[in-house]
Amino acid sequence: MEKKGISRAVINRLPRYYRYLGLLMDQGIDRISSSELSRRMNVTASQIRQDLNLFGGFGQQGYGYNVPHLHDEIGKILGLDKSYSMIVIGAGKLAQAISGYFGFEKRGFRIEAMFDRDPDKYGGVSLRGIQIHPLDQLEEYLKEHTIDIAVLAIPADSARMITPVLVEGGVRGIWNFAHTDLDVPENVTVQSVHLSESLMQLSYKINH
Amino acid sequence: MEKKGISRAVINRLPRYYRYLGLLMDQGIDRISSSELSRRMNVTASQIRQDLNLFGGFGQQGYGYNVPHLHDEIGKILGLDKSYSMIVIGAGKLAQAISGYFGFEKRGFRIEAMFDRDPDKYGGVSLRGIQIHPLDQLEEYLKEHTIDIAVLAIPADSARMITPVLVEGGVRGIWNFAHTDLDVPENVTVQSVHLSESLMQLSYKINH
DNA sequence: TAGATTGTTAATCGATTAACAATC
DNA sequence: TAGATTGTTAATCGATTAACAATC
Repeated sequence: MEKKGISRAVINRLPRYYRYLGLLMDQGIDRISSSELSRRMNVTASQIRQDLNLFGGFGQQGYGYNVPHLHDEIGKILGLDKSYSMIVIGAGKLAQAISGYFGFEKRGFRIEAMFDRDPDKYGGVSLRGIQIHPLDQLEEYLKEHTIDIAVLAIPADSARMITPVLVEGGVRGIWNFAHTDLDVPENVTVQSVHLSESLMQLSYKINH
Repeated sequence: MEKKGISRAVINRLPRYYRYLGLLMDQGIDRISSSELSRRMNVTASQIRQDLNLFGGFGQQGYGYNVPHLHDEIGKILGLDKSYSMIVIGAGKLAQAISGYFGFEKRGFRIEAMFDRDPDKYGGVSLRGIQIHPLDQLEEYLKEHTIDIAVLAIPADSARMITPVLVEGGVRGIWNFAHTDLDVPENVTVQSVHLSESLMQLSYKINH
């Protein structure tokens, strides 16, 4: 795909560029210079040009960047032109919040099933009509379905236990909401959202 | 409080140190060297010593660090020795997931009220017995209560609209789950959790 | 005391910003 | 063409790692 060796910092900024370009499109703006964008996003124009150039020249001297085109290109870089099959492990409030969020679906992130250990939950159907399966059928399920992304919305212990099953089952990425690090082989990607760490960072900043 | 000028990168690592030290305590380990901790956490021992020393010498030459003491000190640095009053704006699934999570309560983050625009929701009581108020009573509420942290679990537009009310109402920190940046004066801290950006980062990494 | 390990300074590495020539 | 703005190289800044003297 695109060039290797893109730094973590740049990757983390791409979705924000994508979001701002989407907003510009909504406003009907279809041309922008790095300096104007830098003003809006509160970053340096230099950084914007530097970042975008890692992926090739999307701009045009004397003109700037074409908004829809750049939006589209960044979308492709992020892999948003593709579709992803997902499962959610856990059927609690957080799991439901994630699977109920329509924005992901719109972008091609399709949740195909949920799993829970609790018999009160499985058998049932969550709000978007997604079936909830018993957790012990996960291994079986992964033999019959190709799943790109698994969302972990379960406690830390369970998350560590389930991870090898996911890896073995051919999952390519794990979106981890459990408060733990996970060990995976390098062909599998873990993206963690540690809510409690985020809250602690807020608490730190409030006090300093 | 502690020294100023601690870099963002260090602050972001503190909660992870805190978590690992907690795990060590659970295992009954009460002494650890930077090199042993570095092995477990997958960071360099040098970085650990460098980081910890920004806040003062918590270790002892030839011995290492006392686990419960270090855990406690990092807790204090993060402000976890204090208690925080919180409100949650929004009463949807995500808002409920956050307010229903017991771990925060345990650490002194007390949710005192929730607010929602939807008449079907307010008046009611969410799962932990937290009252849901009409959103238009927020301003009034903030005159009568001192709130440290507001959680924004509402759409981006609403989040931008509500922010000045929170700022005016004396909130010190905003934990923002809306997909937008927020403008606040510098005495107010915003900590954002952009779930869709996190998912895009995962999607990028899966493809490269 | 000898061994271990921190605290801290110095060296390296990487990321951000500045500057400007290329070019639309 | 003249003006604007990118693409890209060079300079700066900051963060990480290495090294080692201090000291428990």
